[in-house]
Amino acid sequence: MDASGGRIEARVAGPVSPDVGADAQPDVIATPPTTSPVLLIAFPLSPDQEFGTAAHVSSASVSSLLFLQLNLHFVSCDSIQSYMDRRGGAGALTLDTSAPLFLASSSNYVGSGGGVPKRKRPTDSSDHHLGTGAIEFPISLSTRSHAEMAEEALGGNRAVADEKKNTIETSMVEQVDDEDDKEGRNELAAMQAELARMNEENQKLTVLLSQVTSSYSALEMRLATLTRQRNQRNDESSKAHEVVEVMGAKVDAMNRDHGGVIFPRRFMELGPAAEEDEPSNSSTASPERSSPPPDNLLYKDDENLDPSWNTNKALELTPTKTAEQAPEATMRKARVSVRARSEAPMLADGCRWRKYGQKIAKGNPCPRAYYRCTMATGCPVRKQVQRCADDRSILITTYEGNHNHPLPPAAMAMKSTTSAAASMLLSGSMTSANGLMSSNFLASTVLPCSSSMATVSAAAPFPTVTLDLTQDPNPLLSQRPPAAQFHFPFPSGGALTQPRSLPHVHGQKLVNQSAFSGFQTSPQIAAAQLPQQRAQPAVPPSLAEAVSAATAAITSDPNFAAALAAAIKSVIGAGHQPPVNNSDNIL
DNA sequence: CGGTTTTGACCAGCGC
DNA sequence: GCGCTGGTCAAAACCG
Repeated sequence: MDASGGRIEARVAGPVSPDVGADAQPDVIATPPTTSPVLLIAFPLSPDQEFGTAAHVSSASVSSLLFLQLNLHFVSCDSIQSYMDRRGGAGALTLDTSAPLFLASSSNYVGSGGGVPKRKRPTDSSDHHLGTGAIEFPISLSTRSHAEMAEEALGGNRAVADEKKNTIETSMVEQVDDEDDKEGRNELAAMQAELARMNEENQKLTVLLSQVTSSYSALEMRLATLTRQRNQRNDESSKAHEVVEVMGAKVDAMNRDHGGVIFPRRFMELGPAAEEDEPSNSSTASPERSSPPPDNLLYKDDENLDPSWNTNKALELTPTKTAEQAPEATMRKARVSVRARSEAPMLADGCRWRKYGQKIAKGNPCPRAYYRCTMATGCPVRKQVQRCADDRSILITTYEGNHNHPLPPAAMAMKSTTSAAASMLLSGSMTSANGLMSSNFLASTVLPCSSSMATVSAAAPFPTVTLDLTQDPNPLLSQRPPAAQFHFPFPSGGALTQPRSLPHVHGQKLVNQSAFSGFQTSPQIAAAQLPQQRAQPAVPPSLAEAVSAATAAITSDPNFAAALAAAIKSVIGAGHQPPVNNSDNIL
């Protein structure tokens, strides 16, 4: 075995399921089935690397799932080898993937696989099982479960053990008559030791079988989930295409405004914010307090809600104390605040909320209400609702966290919007001038109908993006220079103005709620607003469609950042192809 | 009766 | 260390 390599090589002969072939990665080469199913695995790991029983690996690709079962060999190479000695034959299907996904990086191992202790990888001297340093194992990708295969291997081993046991017993009978034969005794002891070893090995295989069974079941469920997600994604691919076009138009416009300077690469390298919410966020009673997930999407009332917010926090972010220098946990938290005109006590955003607190915030006589999502137990999403101190008709709703449960369509629109805004903020939450432009661009991308309705702020402790639905989305406004459309109080960006001086145009009618289909006020309020909306110029269909498409795309892809990165990448083209490293293995 | 709201208490972070 | 503030908790009250 070449211990210096960095790849896993597996060769499999036998029936290959069409499903596997459909989902296989490009690095999987399948050939027609030939002999009995055999999987040949080579482990080019460095000698000091540890074997694990990677029952759980972060990657979720289908081919990866198949590979997960390769941990079978970790426990008992001897048994497999003895089995293979009797079975013979090797592979036709070649699976060749990069090692880091499975073995080279121990960080991929979430667990140790059900209690089986890790052990040091056998040295080259111990790799005598196969001349090539590889390990063979019977496998079938379609007709049999891994549990069945392990059962078969175990059964074969048992047969060998029984055979040897019979041999030992026969020898014992023969040797009883010659008690003085010391040589016979030695042989008997050796055979007994062999028998004990076989029994021990069988016990290991028994344990292995149970683990494989459970692992197989878990992976089966995972595969079903992935297949479902993939189908769902395909259904939305056409809509996502529209988003790409919208983004392309935005990029072109921005490039013109900025003298042809393309958007910075940093924007494409979506950071932790790119990781979308997962039910595995394992929401506890208050998860966001102890260790907020990287994608934690927070929100914060804007300056009108809490004057201390900007005066105390934003202004004190000096260029010497940049957001980069701030604690990482701080930058991981983003807050999305939505300003909408509503007389209702709370916007009907499609989710069920439970009020858990109310406070009178400083500088605002209107109480601030705290709500927690109750659509699922342990959902970490919370929101605050407070009326604007300057204009009581404006209801400021801010969202925090990511839902750990499916959302109704009405809630999905809002969730998509806030997620997009948070992704915009987090992916652009940097201190360089490029970073400011990134946020600017992202804001206009996420909300192409009215770039002036998005305000990005990195004010500590949480960066904030405010979506102002109270402004006139007149497309003419978007003809202003982008620098005048957005306010970026990033400390070192050189563009620090009065923090969070959102160009509110209070008293205007809410006409751009179409940007948030499903984000409605209460029915009575919506009815009350309807005549006003009719009196206003309608949102140009193209813009509304663009927003709708963006929302749909975001909704279809739980990892908005990845989708956004892919879209931007396709827009910018080959001449500007930043690496999108994080988007491939995230599901 | 279960879920929600109310409301005072409590806690942590931050600035002085 | 102290006070202020935002945010959360939890018991009691309320509601359908």
